[in-house]
Amino acid sequence: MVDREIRSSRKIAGGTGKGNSPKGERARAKLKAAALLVLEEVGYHRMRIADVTGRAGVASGLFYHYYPDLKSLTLEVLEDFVAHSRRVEDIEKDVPQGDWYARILAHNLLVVQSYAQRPGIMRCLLQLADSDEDFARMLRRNFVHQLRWLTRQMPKLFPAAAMSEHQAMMVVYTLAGTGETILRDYYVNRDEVLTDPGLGIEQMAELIAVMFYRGLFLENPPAEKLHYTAVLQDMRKA
Amino acid sequence: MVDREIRSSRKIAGGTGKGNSPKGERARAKLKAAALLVLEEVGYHRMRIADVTGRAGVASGLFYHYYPDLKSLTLEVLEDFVAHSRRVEDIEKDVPQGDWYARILAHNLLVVQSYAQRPGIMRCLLQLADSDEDFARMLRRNFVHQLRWLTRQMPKLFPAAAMSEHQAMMVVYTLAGTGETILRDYYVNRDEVLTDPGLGIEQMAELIAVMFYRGLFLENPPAEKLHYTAVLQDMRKA
DNA sequence: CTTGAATTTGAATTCAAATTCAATATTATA
DNA sequence: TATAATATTGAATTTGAATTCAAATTCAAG
Repeated sequence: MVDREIRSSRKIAGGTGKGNSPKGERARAKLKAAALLVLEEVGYHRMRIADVTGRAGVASGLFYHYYPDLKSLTLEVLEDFVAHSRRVEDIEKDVPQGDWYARILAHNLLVVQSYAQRPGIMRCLLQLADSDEDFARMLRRNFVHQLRWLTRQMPKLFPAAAMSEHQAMMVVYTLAGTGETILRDYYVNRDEVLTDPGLGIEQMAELIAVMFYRGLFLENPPAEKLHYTAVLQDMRKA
Repeated sequence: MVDREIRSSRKIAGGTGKGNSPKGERARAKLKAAALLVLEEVGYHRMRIADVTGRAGVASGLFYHYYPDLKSLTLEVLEDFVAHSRRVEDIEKDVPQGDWYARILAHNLLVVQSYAQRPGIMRCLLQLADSDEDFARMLRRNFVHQLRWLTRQMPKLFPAAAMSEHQAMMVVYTLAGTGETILRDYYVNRDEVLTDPGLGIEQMAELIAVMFYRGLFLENPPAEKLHYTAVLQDMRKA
């Protein structure tokens, strides 16, 4: 059924209905693995129950033994994906304290990797956010959470600016959106205008990180750290 | 029918099938007006033929006299909307030659207005781009086209940087994406975190324009032009 | 081994919309 | 005004999946 309801039809968190036996767990896992493939290939809107059960090699009716509907399964799969790909803490450990550029770059590298490796799934994130209010909120909370470190630092970082907490968040939010558009059009939509001379993952992450850094600090990151964007050193008003 | 095909099922450009009589024109207009309302309210995926004909006050069968399917009608409505809202030329006339900030601000004001006035339709733009390859390409071409003026200026603007044409485009594309995310989350998804102390249209446009300008020129726009973002004058590395 | 509960199957059913089309109304043209 | 063409109606049909469920299978416990 094409979902017309606004709210999610998800049950308890974890989506687990019946079948907690080892066999059940295996079946559930098979369905989720199949769903991930289908989502990557055809996207959420064109995914059918038969696609998933077919891929999983089980009968279509089995689907309902484990999930009430496609949205529920998709939600589980995507939540797993998000949880798996956005382990901010891990990344921040490697970054020298106070090295803002390294930190920004590390974050962006993570995001770019997700887009490069699973463009279809990244697309599904948007698709599902568009049809499930709760999931959308979760994603935004996640986004805001990753921004909190920076938002928190703003008063200390720019004491002279004395901006309100809300304004700091607006600024950071604006900056953080940088790159989302180009990532989508590059990796998901594969626009020829962008992809013709292709960029490596590091190059893309660097580009976005540098533009972010410039907007934030009104200066370029240290020259020795730049490669693809080295020429941007000279991109400033004459 | 939920569309499963990748390509658009659109006929000739303009989508005109039969009914070019004055009456036909009127009926077509009624359907388009109704579709605009439905799209704004429920979005593309949950729109039904009965919703449109119901709103238009005609029998459901009449729909097929003028359009082969919902996608075709939606495409027309959204193309009209895009053509109507993005008249770049008009805006640029008012802008003093060489006043980069004014130009950027004017562009952003246009975009912000679209989001503020028709958030549902802006959402549909994404929805349709996601399900129709051709429409997506059209939107991106449009986007790139609006960026051409700037991309073209890059070599003259920053001769020392001597960046390749493609790199200039990547930089501009990245910058131009700034704001899309916050606009969507503010106007379309109405995230409380963002909207709690609300911003006026001019304030939002100013915020995005200033961040864009900073990333581009590594400096702030002239202080006397800033209002909401006046404090950003002091947002730079100490 | 036996037994019963849980799992799995896939054909049959249901369902929400899309789509058709014969009948009717309206408009344009001679 | 008569006649043909076009527009409009909405009930009936078709469509494409979702959903159900009785029967078959597997598995774990006794």
